[in-house]
Parts: sequence; structure tokens; C-alpha cells
Amino acid sequence: MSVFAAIQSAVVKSLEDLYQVKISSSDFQINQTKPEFEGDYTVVLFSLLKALRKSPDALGKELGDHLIKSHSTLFSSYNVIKGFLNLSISDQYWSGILNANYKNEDYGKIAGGKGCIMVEYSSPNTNKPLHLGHLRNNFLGWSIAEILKANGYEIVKTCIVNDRGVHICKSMLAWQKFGNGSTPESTGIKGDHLVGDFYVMFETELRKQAEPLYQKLLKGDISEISGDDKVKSTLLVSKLNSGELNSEKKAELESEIREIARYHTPIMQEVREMLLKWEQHDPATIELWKKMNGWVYEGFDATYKRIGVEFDKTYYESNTYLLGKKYVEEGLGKGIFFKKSDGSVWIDLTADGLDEKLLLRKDGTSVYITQDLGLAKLKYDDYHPEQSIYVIGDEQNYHMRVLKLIAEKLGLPHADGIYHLSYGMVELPSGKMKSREGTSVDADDLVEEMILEAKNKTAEQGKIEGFTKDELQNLYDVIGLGGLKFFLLKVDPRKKMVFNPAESIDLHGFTATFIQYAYARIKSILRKETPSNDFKLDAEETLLPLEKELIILLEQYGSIIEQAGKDHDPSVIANYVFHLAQTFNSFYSKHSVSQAETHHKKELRLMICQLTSSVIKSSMALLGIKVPDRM
RNA sequence: GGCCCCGUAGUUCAAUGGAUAGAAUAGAAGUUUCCUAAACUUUAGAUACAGGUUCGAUUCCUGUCGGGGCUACCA
Repeated sequence: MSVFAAIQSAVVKSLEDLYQVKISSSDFQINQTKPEFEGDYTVVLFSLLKALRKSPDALGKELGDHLIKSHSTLFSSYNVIKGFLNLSISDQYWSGILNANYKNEDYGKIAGGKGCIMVEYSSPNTNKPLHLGHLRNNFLGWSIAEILKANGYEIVKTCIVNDRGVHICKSMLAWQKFGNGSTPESTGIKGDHLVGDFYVMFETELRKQAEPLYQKLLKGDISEISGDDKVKSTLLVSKLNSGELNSEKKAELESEIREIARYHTPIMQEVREMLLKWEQHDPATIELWKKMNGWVYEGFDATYKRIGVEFDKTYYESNTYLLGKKYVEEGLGKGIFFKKSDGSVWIDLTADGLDEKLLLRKDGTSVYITQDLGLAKLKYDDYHPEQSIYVIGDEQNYHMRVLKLIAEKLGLPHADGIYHLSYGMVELPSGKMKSREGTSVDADDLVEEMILEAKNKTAEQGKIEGFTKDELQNLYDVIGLGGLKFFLLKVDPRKKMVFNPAESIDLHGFTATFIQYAYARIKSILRKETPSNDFKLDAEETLLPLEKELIILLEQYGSIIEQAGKDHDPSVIANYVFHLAQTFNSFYSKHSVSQAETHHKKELRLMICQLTSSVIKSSMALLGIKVPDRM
């Protein structure tokens, strides 16, 4: 039982003894005592005053006295200030915790047996290489999976590869037009990057073709476009020319007209024809598709390997995109969906505060949400998870809400387990990243930069005597990658964050390097000496403030893992382990381990070192970050 | 227009409704005959604005201002 829980139940018990009332532990708060007051943990009394009809002082005194008397091994003293009952935990209790756990390398983790959770993350498109945003996604997914594992769940890491669709056809078409048969081998370019290059070429050509068309549309010339867009374009242009528009509204209209122009370019026409051929299993198209996707997978595999990410099960959209169609029939039968006159199928979610949502196009083909319903079912059939986590950016909040809502309305068994782990976009100091505008940060480049920076900084330090070449390269990887992961995981996933390249390669302060360094220092001590026997605090001996602070922090590790799992939030771990390293560094500079005042103190401190090192290593592992024995 | 999210030191981030709002970094000043100074110590600096609920509000509610996202027969 954690100290926190022990205090809770002691308070509940004491209140019952004293006043014959049944108070639950959720009826009052326990906090860590602020450093400026005497004590370790504090019971906030305000919420109890009314029910017990006591003054804060009286309740504090009576409860404090009783706690000390009834739980003498747990509490050593107390004081009451205003409505706060500050409790000091006895040093014996703390040293007991240390004794019981310092050898346990799995300290803080919960033994398994809690059921299965699926974590879907990464989920790339196969038309361009991974970028900074994917990195946040990958690190988050990996970390949350590890955290839930530490909470006792069985985890299946999955990935859905978006390997088909218009975007892939764009790269394929550009390769046909401009590629001259080039391959990763012939060009020496990593496969995913090569395919990405053709995607960019397509985009360039598309713009070239769209611009004159756009200009014509602005002048009201709709001769080159067809269908409903004729009317739409005319309408938009007349709106645009009606005057009295602010620049924002104007830009919005212009971009809508530009979209129409893009849609009606010859090259887009070709792309749509190619997609149609793909869907009809045209051999040549399928062959090209397989070849180029193969290049991409090779590239992705290299990146995944580099960043230390993997999956237990990979789904491919080309295999799953037809799933989910049967739910359309089912939904229609149950009257949850309805059919419009043109044959398209919709669901009306206006009663839930949302809009009408399309599930089946008028031509009978399914859209993204329909495929997702099918995939959700497939995942459930494959693993029967009690929770299915989707690590997806917050731009898809609406989509995921709709998905869950429809699954619920259909009464699917896995509907409740759908959990969208929504994370904020990564922005640059200069603003949003836009792959179309070439302002996104490439994942491979960034990783190499971080590792190079680690190498340079390590050289500056000049502590690498005795390292082999392999050990050095490994050290650079550990520091460089660790720095990158920590930078992206240290903030609340739900919030958007700013990625400042200069700050990200900083190795001081709230960084992985700081923590890794603390770890390496501990290991340096433990290489020379390890605890020889269990430490027993003598009656007249007391823990020094920093010794106690460290043990208190170490004791909290289990609750931290639990909270990080409950909140799906790796930043809880990052903040904790940084705080631990910080406290250790203070301890380290103030107290000597090898030259401790007494033999007892030395044993105590060696045990603190031992447990601190394993908690640092284990928490960093929960973030997917390694720690070096020497640096 | 509708729906959702966010405004905390110069900057990047913390704070289950609780005590004097914490860190990091940038700034100022110090620490190395002693286990790794990639460290430590000291110092200065912030809740967008206006109401409300509460013993108590950064946190909950309303409004104002500012920023972002979503609102496709794209994925």
C-alpha cells in the first residue's frame, strides 16, 4: 500500500473512532506538505468541518493526536495551521520502504493480468516520408503502450497503413511522367523520400496547371470545368466580387475556388483514372503500386528501427477499406441511417450536436468513416481488447467523436472501448508546418541532427576516454534520440506544442540528457560499491532532508505510473523523473556516499542510489528512452 | 455562421478547488584540493480582461478580447 493510501485509511479509521462517522477517503484531500511547513503530507480539513461541526483547530488537534496514538509506526508528529493538518511520517517508515524495495528492478510496476488494450499509432500515408508530427505520434503511442503495460495490461501495438487512395496515385503518376525509371538503387535515395519527391513533383505540376484555370474562373470563364462545380464556381466568384468582405473571408473564398481549379486540371483527371484502374485491379497499376509502396516500406522500416519503434500487428488499408459496408445495410435496417434520393447514405447526428455525416457515396463506394467502422470491428475480432486507443491528432477530434457515436448507435460491442488519444499539433516558431508548402521538418533529418549534436557536445565534454567506437556511437544515439523523445513527450499530449530546433538540441535543464547524466553519476558510484546489507535506522539517527526527499519521491513512483496510465499521459512520467534527477543532483552535491559520515549512512545512501538508478532507468524506458552507464 | 480547444515569468512548459502559483531557459551573482561542473547554490521575473459560485478559483460558470482546430460524396 502506498503511503498516500495508508494515510487515507488511517484518517478514515480515526474519524470513525473519534466521532462514529463513516467518512470516505474521497471526502477529504491529502496533499504533499509545502516545503515551507513542517511535515510530509497534509490533510486538508475544510471539507470535513461542516459535517463534524468542529473548528479547524479542534478537529486538527483531535485528529492529529489520535493518528499519532493509533498509527505510531506511520506518524511521528503533526502540526495544525489554519485548516491544514500537517503530518510527519516517521523516519523508520521511510527507511522501511527503502529496505523493502531497493533490490526490486520492477519496483512500481503492477503485475499483469488486467486484460488487453490495443494501441494504434503511427499510421502513415505511403506517399511521403515521416515528419516531425509523426514523431510525436510514434513516441506517444510507444510510450503510452509501455505505461499501460506497466499498469498490468497486455498490449497490442498496431498500425494502420494508409497504402491506397488518391495521394498514392499522385506519387505514382508523377513517377510515370517524370521518373525515367528511377529507383532507390539508381538514385541512392531512401525509398520513402524518393516517393515523397515524386509527390512534391506532382504538386508542382498540379499548381502549374491549376493557376491559369483559377485565373479564368475568377474572370467568370467556366468553360473548362464540368458538373456541379460550374454553378458552385460562379456562385463563389460572384460572392467574392460582391465587395464588403474582410481579407480572411476573401482568402477563404479564393481557396475554395482554387480547389475547384485544382480538381479540374488534366493531371487530376489522370489521377482519378489511375485510382479507378487500381480499384479495378488493373495489373500494370497494381504492379507499380506494389513496387513504389515497397520502396516506402523499406524506408519506413529503417526509420522505425532508428527511432526504436515497432508494431505487433500491421493493418493495411488496401485490405480493410471495403470492410464496414455491411454496417450500412445494418444501420439502414435499424433506421439509424437514411438514404437520400441520389442513393447516398447518411446518418443524422444533429440531435447530438453534430451534423449529418455521409457513410456511402452515391456511387456506392465507402468513405473513411465507413472503413473505420469496419476496421474497429476487425480489431475487436482479432484481439477482443477491452480498450482500443487511437493515437491521432486533434484535427480529427470531430471524426473520432462521430466514429464512436455511430459505433454506439449501432450497438457494436467494442464501441465503449474506443478511446481517442488526441494530441496537439507540433508547430515551429515560425508557425504551422505545412507539407504542401515544404515547411515540415523531416523525421530522418531531425534524428540525424540530434545525434550529430550529441556527438559534438560529447566531444566538448572530453570524458570519452576508454570508450570503444561502438560504445561511442551508441552513446550518441542514446543522447540524441533520448533528447528528441523527451522533448516531444515532456508536455501534455493534448496540448499543441512549439518545436524550437535550437531548444530541442539543448542538453541542459528539463531534458533527457540531464536525467541521463544523473543516472551515469549514480552508476559511477555503484560500480565501485553496492549496498552490502539492509539498512536499519538507529533510534537516535534521523534522515537528512535530501535523503528523505528522495525516498519520498521514490515511494511515489507506483502512483505516478498509475496516474500516467489513467490519464494516458507520458508527460506525468517525464515530469516525475526529471524531478527525481534534480533532487538526486542536489543530494549528490551536498552529501558524499563513499565518504559518508558513518557506515550506516553509507549503506543508506548506497541503497538510495540503487533504487534511484532503477527508477530512473525504468521511467525513462516508459518513455522509450535509454540511459547510459557512462557519459 | 455552427461545434470544439487554448490564453500562466521575456520564452518553453507545470500546478486531483487548497497554504506565499512551481520548473526550465534567457538575465544577474557565486561554487571544483572531495563519488562525473552535461552539475550545484543564490537572485529577479507571470495567472489576458470583467463579473459570478465557494470558507478558498490558474482550475468551475457567464461575458469580452486574443489565438488555433473542425465544419468535403479527401484520407
